[in-house]
This record gives sequence, structure tokens and C-alpha cells, in this order.
Amino acid sequence: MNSDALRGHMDALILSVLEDRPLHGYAIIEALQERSGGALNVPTGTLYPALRRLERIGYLTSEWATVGGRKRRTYRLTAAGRRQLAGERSAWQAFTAAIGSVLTPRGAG
Amino acid sequence: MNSDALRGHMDALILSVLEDRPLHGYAIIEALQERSGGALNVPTGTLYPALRRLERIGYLTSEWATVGGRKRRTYRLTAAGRRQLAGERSAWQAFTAAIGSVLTPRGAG
DNA sequence: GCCTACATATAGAGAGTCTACATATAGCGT
DNA sequence: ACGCTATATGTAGACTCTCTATATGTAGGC
Repeated sequence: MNSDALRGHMDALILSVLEDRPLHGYAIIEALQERSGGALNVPTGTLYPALRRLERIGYLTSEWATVGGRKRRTYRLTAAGRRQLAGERSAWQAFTAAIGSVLTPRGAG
Repeated sequence: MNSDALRGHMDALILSVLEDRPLHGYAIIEALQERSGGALNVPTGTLYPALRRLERIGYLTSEWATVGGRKRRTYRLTAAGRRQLAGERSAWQAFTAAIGSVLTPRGAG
């Protein structure tokens, strides 16, 4: 599963996996896979530009680190990012309620 | 509510409101508003191109009619459209399950 | 005559996701 | 030494859909 359905929901996903602890890009991809039960396979060409965008907006900050000889850029939620995450969550509820009520079969009634 | 979140879900919405009976474009917009409790306001610049695309793909057929002096183009689901609708519904279930499990807060656990 | 509701349609902008490619280190097996 | 896989970040360009704005026309109420 994937395609373009994620469009517009990537922000919420990224902010959500960063809620409890900072992570670097590669680890975010793995976290999304794990937490979705393998359903979400976000390509690097999607994630990295999204992270930069989120940082530019002010929802994330990043720091470089070297671990085991490999460079990592670790992303952390800002206060604005946490507020945005809360907003994304309620927007998600409204979104699924709206789509769900349209998608529910009505039968012949 | 609206924005770009609908991207990738318009097809399912349109096919779903056409499931029970054929409708013309304007009536589809109204049906989406009603069934979503006013949450979905699909602009004509979104709907009409989408209907043409769906017809081109083979999920819909259309017929012109004149009612009360006004011309209407009425869209009807094809057999392929009904199969697609079934697929869209199960895809929607998988989609919400995946996103939902990522968005669910984990606390300090 | 004017406004609103009904009804369809297109052009162009805009934005985000995807594919494909480029680069580099670490560790394993042979 | 060589190749492969996992780890790790990043960009360019194509793609596709949605949105805004605009255009056209009929019907009915005031």
C-alpha cells in the first residue's frame, strides 16, 4: 500500500513519530514501517524533502551527529511542532469522519 | 475543512455517491456536502475534471439530458466502477488503520 | 434589470510525492 | 581484495491531482 493517498498526511506522520523522542531520517522511515505494521514504506525522496520543509516552517529543528562513523541529522519537535501535531490529530479525526460517512454503503434505503 | 487532504480520495467519494443512483455533476457536489454533514465542499474545478478522468478510465459513463431547460450530464457507474469502488473501500480501511496506528499517542511507554 | 440558484467547463497555478540517481561508511562472507 | 547488504543523506525532474479564477448560459424571484 502507498501511492498518493499519503499526500497531505506526511506532516502528521512525521510529527507523530517524533513526539516522544528525536530521530534521524533513516530511523523515521523505520519507525513509520514498524508503527504501521509494515504498511508504510516512505521513500527517501519523499522523507528528506518533507523534513526540510517542516524545519523551514518551524515545526522541527535538526542537529548533526556522528555515530559509528556515519553522519546523522537528528530532528526534534519544536513547541510549534507539538501544537501542529495536536491540530493534525483533530484534523485527522474530522477527515476520517467525513470520508467515512460518504464511503459507508447506504443500500437501497 | 478541505485543502489538499482529499487528494487521492476523490475517486472513492465520487464512486460512492453514484453507487445507488446516477447523478449529474452539480448533484454530486450537493450529495457530498450532505453525506459529509457539510464538511466536504468540492469546487467545480475539482469535480468536473475528476468526472472526465473517471469516465476516460472506464469507471463511469455519461449521458446528456435536458431538465427544466437546463442541460445536465448524468454519470453512471460501470461494472468496472463498482469493482473499483469495492477496492477503494478496502484500501480506505487499510489506509486509516495504518495512519491511525502511527498517529495514536504512545505516551512515555 | 438584477441577483441568486442551477449547471457545466477550462486554463493555469501550485504543491507535494514518486522514481531514479548520486554519494559514502561499516560490516560480513568468501 | 571484492562484492553485497545495511546504514545514511540528499537532489533533479517528472507526474498528477486539486485549487483558484474565469467563462458561459438558463430559470425564477423581486
